[in-house]
Amino acid sequence: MRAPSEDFVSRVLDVVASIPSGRAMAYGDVAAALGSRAARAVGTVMSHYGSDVPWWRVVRASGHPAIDHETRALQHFRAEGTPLKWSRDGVYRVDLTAARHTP
DNA sequence: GTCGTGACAGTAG
DNA sequence: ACTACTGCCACGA
Repeated sequence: MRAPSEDFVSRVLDVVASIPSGRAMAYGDVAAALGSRAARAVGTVMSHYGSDVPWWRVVRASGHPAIDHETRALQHFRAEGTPLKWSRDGVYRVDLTAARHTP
């Protein structure tokens, strides 16, 4: 059993780092994996510490990537073969129906 | 100990 | 499809 004394940050990074290539998780799913509903806290932590984890594999419940990082995430999704759903306006979103990773 | 902020989620119009 | 409002939790000042 992992010492529950671990910082919230360490746990978030651990979950994100455990997402396999070609898969994705919603912020709420990551929080749920930690036993919390702090989806917002996960995003806040990611913005400061996510630089060392595959943050692009963490998307919103709607399938949209992290705000202001859509183009950056797209490069990785295309390279990893992550299931994407495209709209007619060139707007894309991750197909969580197929890419959702559950621990 | 209180307030404000945030890479969110869900519901309603 | 969109915006608006509310609810949740963690962190810094």
